[in-house]
Amino acid sequence: MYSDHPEKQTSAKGKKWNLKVTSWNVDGIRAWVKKNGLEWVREESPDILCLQETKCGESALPAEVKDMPEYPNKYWACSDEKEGYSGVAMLSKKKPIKVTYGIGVEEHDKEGRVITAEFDKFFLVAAYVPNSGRGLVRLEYRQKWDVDFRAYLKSLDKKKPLILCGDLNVAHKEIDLKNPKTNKKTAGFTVEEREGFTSLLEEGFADSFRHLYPDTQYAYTFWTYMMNARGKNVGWRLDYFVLSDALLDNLCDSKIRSKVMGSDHCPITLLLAV
Amino acid sequence: MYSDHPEKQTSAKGKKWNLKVTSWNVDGIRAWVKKNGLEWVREESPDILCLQETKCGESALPAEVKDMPEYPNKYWACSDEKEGYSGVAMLSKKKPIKVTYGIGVEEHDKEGRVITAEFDKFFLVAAYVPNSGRGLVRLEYRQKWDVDFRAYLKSLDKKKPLILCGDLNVAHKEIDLKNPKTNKKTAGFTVEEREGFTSLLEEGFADSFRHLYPDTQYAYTFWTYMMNARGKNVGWRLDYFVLSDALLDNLCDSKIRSKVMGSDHCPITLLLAV
DNA sequence: CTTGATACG
DNA sequence: CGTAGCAAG
Repeated sequence: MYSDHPEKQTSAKGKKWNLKVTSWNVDGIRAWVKKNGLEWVREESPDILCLQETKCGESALPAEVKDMPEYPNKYWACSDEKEGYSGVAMLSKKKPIKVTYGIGVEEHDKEGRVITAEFDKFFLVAAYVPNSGRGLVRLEYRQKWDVDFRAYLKSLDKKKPLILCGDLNVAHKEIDLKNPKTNKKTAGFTVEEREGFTSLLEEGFADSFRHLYPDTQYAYTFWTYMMNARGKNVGWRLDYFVLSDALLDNLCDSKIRSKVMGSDHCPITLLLAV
Repeated sequence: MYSDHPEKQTSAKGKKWNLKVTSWNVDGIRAWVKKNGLEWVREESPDILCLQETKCGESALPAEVKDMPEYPNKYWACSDEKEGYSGVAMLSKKKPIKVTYGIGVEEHDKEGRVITAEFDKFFLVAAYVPNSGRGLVRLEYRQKWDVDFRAYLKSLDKKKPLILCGDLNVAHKEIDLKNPKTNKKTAGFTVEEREGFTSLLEEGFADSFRHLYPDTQYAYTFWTYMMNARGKNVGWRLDYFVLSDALLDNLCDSKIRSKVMGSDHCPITLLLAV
């Protein structure tokens, strides 16, 4: 099975980390709060917290998250149409220079999937990539998304290096899920989605976890609630920190907090020396 | 508050009871089974058990109820159209002479609301009367139901005396609910529904509980789950055993099992010497 | 299996 | 408030 490595405190060039970012698909922020997700967040105490699948309009947010004095800067995006669907959030200790929503393409920007925060040295893009659905009913749409999202990231990267984090809804290689053989036609592991991710990396980005741990098996961030998958570690690595190649020198560690409960995904944490 | 009387074992003429019937609106038989409703039923051990609001098609019934060797004779009715809506059941130790479903009026017989069992000395009609709804949206329909249901009961009564039991969705008099003043426009306590019940009794039937206990206050069978109504005994008497006048001589007791949990209604039990 | 929205009570 | 269905994952 997957057993976590100790946290690397320094980058390859020996600089100690001074930025911590956590990303977590919470699968319903209201249920997640009841399951004490915030307690773990307070212990982890990242500088920036990115949440996906909040499934909650801003008015219905639990008071506990709306407060959080540790994070005076909070940004919320939710689905325009379907109530209780999708939705992402970014909470930051430091105030970003600028925050934008969506990727600038009308048809992709109605479901509360992307928040981009500009900081001094980098952009942080927090995303919940569309699931291709049962029976791959939305795979075609997903391919359009992948093209447009890639273009968006490239355009940002021209200005300043970026960190992309979130639930990218793809397991890149066979090593990134327990049962690759039987999931080639399952959303999240089709050739189309996997090639989409490969194309992104070819544009000058790196999968931070895989960069540090090229051969680590059984490292997953998602387990279906069905069939006791988590108990058996039958999982998928769907959540990532993708970095502009220019930031690889600053990378200290990319952690998977696989034991942390509260959702069908576990949180992941990035340590960066910026 | 309401405190129960000891069980009367004999009729006015001194005959000991030899038939026990229990009626319970279970508000979802699957949830009710999980809350151990069957355990209480086993202790109470009625000869005949009538359940309302099973909210369950026959195929989805919990195995625990389908088994029950104590009740080899089981009858189920459910809504034709809306899955998980309404639905009644009758379980009997003794096999009835005949069992029929509905009241013989097309427009009323699609929602699984009535099962009639003919026994040697009486008919047993188990009913879940239509709720008039929030904003009384279905009061007009309810009035039609009341007329047709009354006609049905009268027609049966011509052949053989009857026992009507179930959730009749009306609190007859002010004494039958905690807050009569504020509920005159609420489903279950409108003049129309109350007069419907009065008309039924005028056709030669008796409210067994009220017949025995004409002045007992705070005796309720339903409490909304909201606002801790049950804790404060803010309730309604909506569940009844209504008897043909001819059966009053056989009546031993009509009990409200107000402490029994498992639904927003409590069970009621009839003791008859037949 | 689990979340959340909706219908109904 | 609580039970069902449903859509989505």
